[in-house]
Amino acid sequence: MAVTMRDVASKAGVSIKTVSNVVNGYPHIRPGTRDRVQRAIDELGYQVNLSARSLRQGRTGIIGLALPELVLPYFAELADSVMRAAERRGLVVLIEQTGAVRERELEVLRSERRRLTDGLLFSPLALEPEETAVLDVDYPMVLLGERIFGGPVDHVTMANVDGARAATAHLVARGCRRIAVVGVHPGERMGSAALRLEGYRAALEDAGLPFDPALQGEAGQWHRSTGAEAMNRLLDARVEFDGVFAMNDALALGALHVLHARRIAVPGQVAVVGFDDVDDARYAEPPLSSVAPGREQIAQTAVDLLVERIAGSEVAPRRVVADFEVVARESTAR
Amino acid sequence: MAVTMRDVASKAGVSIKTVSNVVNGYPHIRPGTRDRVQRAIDELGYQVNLSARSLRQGRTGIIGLALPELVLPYFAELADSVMRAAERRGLVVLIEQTGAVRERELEVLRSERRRLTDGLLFSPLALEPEETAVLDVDYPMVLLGERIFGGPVDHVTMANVDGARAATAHLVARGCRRIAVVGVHPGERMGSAALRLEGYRAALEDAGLPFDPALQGEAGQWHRSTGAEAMNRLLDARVEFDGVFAMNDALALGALHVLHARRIAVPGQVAVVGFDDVDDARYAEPPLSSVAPGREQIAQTAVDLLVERIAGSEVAPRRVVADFEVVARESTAR
DNA sequence: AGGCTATTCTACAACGTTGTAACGTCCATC
DNA sequence: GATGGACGTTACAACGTTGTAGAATAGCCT
Repeated sequence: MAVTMRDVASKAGVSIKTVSNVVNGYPHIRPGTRDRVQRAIDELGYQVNLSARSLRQGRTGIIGLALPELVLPYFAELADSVMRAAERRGLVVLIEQTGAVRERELEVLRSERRRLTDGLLFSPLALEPEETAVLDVDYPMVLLGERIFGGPVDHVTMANVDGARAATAHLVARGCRRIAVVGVHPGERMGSAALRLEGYRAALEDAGLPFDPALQGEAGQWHRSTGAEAMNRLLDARVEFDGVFAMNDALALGALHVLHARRIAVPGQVAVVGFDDVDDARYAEPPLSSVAPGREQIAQTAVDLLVERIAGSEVAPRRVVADFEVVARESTAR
Repeated sequence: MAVTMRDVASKAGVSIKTVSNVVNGYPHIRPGTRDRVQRAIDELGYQVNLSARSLRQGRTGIIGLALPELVLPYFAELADSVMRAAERRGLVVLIEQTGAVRERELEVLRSERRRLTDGLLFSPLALEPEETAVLDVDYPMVLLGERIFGGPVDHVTMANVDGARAATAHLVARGCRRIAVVGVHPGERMGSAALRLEGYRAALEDAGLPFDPALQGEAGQWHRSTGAEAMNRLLDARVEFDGVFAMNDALALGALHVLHARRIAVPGQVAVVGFDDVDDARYAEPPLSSVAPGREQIAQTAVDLLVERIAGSEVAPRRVVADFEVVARESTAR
């Protein structure tokens, strides 16, 4: 059926191993031999059997990428960046969605599919910081986008605290004095929500502004709809505010939607800034200011660290925080 | 290093094949034996080596999904649906992006990665209808979302023509008489652009309205930015229109953006309808009417057809057209 | 020419799994 | 008590590749 090295070898009149050597670029082959083998390969349309190679080498050339949901624009963009970074290293990416559900995050870590991949890039949302034990796995792994103290694995994260601080400071600099925050997860300590809230509070403190619990808009899932709901709740509660820091762009877009529907001018009456700088932010009404978290850098670094681990590196767990940037657009114009 | 069936077998005091039989649910095993083996598996934390199984069985349990770009919301949603459908069949999905570039689409078809996957779901954008020859591949394949006549492969497509016709008719029913269309690809004959244009023209004809070339807005890539540019060109040309059929939602959102910026009321002065019904459409300003193309149905059907092909089915190529629905929202309200 | 090294190629044995065929063992039947 | 069949288990070979070790050849030096 399929063409194997055997067929190529007999056609070229050499041994199977010589074909293997040609395919793998082994240097010590006479040019004539190489040509003959190459011609046989071309004529027969031979392609290596990757299952056999994997079995022999103990590597598959596939890395896993576990993330909450592809339809969240930030993760779609992250997946895109990871796939490009992996391609540069000759790897392909197997994406798994966890839906930000705890059980599915645990399942991903233990799944038989891990035997199919050389390593895992994992972006957990639901796991608690106490659970670092489950991250002590026997395969190469790099965590993405969160901060879990003391975990036993490499970690590439965005500057959640400092980014949120800068975004809030951006609102302050623009004149806002009562700044609402959307996306709060009450009781959470280590997730993005907690960290971004920490940055928000730090910026208020920097500016000598009080922290008002009434300005906190809860939103469990960070979707447009929950952002819209949170904004509606804030407005219905008749809390006054002149700025909104949304913990991600989806929330911000949902909030913008509500502000627009309720005829509140942005940025005239309320300035809005988001986080993630997804492609959509640029095309929102009005264009949304946001924190660009260094997505490309995160993806490339994570893949690089994972490749090192796959190669057998045993150095202590590393933490990398990506560079961020506040991108000012019309939603926070004066 | 890793635990193999060998280890389990010796621990349980049985042959390797018996372990294999237990793992694969072979029925004729004495309960006592099965328990002993199962206990050994649990204690050693054994997991099958999928590379070895693949080599032996000639299947990997992986299917490929080649699409233009994950960051295009329609394709992110499609990928999501395909992954869920695949999971129900016990398969995992390897996503590849072509960027809608001809060379990369060809590369995907010929890539060595095809040896890693049992079959391919392929959503081509750049290939020309003349090129059906390249689709005559020696592995299972199902095409998604386009119509290429006479191709030698199974095909699951959305109702491009009828959906566009219904969307345009929706504008007509709402009172529009001069309907612009955004996303035209001049000279194209078989791609989505050509088909949706065909539907648009059919609806005009149904309504007895003239077809005016001045109302055609070109847009090569179907992004927000190109939709915005096309809308700007139409407005700058001072062509009058009271309705817009955008060939997808991204174009529609870009167009809405421009209409808003230029203070043209939607739906007051101009009604707008899109295509794809992505999640964003619901949250646009105003909420965007759109054609829901039956994404879940497309994904499930495509996976089912591919599974049949992988199982060896040799029936003639099949075409499936998914059910669609016009979802009316505020952008086409009266 | 003889000896040595470097180059080029090959035979063989794995990697971990599963299909095939065959071997016992047990029980029911005559 | 022999015969047959179902059941439970096993040995063996194969899937296609690559690492290892070594054989054959060529090229160089003295």
